[in-house]
Amino acid sequence: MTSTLGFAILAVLAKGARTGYDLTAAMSRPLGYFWTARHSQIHTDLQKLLADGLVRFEAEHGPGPQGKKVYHLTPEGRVALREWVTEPARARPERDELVLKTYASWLADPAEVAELFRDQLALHEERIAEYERQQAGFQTVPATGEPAFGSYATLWCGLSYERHRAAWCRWMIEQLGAGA
Amino acid sequence: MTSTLGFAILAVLAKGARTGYDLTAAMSRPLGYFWTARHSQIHTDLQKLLADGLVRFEAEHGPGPQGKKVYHLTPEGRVALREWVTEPARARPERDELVLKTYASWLADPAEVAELFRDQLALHEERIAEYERQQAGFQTVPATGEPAFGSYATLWCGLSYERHRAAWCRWMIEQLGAGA
DNA sequence: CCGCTCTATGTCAGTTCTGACATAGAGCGA
DNA sequence: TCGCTCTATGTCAGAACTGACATAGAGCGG
Repeated sequence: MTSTLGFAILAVLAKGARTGYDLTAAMSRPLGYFWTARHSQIHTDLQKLLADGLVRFEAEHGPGPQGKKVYHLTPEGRVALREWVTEPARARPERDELVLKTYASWLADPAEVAELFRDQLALHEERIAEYERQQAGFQTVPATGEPAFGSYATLWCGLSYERHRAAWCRWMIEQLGAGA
Repeated sequence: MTSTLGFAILAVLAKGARTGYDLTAAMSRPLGYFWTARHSQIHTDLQKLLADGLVRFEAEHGPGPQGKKVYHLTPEGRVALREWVTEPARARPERDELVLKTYASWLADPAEVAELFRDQLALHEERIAEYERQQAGFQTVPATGEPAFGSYATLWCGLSYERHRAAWCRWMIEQLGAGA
């Protein structure tokens, strides 16, 4: 009964032991172009994974009232994760606020909507530059069995997504300008 | 304090009066490549919108124990929707199960992962064909002030998204085949 | 040594959403 | 007329998630 966030946590831990804090950082971006979560949710789910025996932790001395807990996968956790990977996934994200706004954009002033899309375009262009820098950091495409393959493949997807999105923003700005 | 789903409902109602059932159909796909919801959630939110005076309904005779309720926007609802449209949106969907699976795919058998992506690719190709048919139904690009502009613009985005996604699937299949 | 930021843990109320359950008329075909 | 599907409404328990609150050591600069 592990939630999807639970598997996200397992997926990050599969690359190495981490604290809840590290997991939060990994999943709030910049590396997390796939799933995000706040630390409150991560802590909740870590407790569940712990109860299910999919992760364990070593207590270390550290800051805060409770010290530091370095979590790692158990063999059971690794098996559960591997089995989940090849189960069919929900095809596409079901919620996209900008697309929803676009759907209702005929109601608003085109100039204001264009402004919204110019802001979005700038964000996408920033991300494209950042992802291209990250991609350049890989000398070659990692082999499919290496942990780096997962990072490279999601980066490829993220970059492709940002380019598609940027192209859409440009098209929208053009349409909104032409109609004015 | 209207939720995003509330605005999704307003956006659909802005094109014409509908029952909760119709709204559910519109938002479960095929037209809803932007936001989805189950009818239970839609009914909950309709009650909220009603309490806030953003929608009203006319009771009609119809099936079921409560008859039929045809909802329509109030002027206040229209204003609320128009104001919301140009407020900045969350840039990108934060959750994508397939990308998460990809991130962990180095753990699994490449042949099985390739299978997963072949299934996904088939879905995307189906949708591309469907969206292209829908796009062909528009003789010209609607003007920005017409309700159809919203539909056309989201369709453009959906089509572009499906193409990006299909390209990614093909790249993944190629990688997974080469590594075997 | 004071204050700041970063690391690090955790709780909790309230919101959003899902999946299952429940009810029942309308229209159609066998 | 029986049963099926479609239309149409609603409730509710529980899962998932957010945002705010709470605590406190570690390391740094002034």
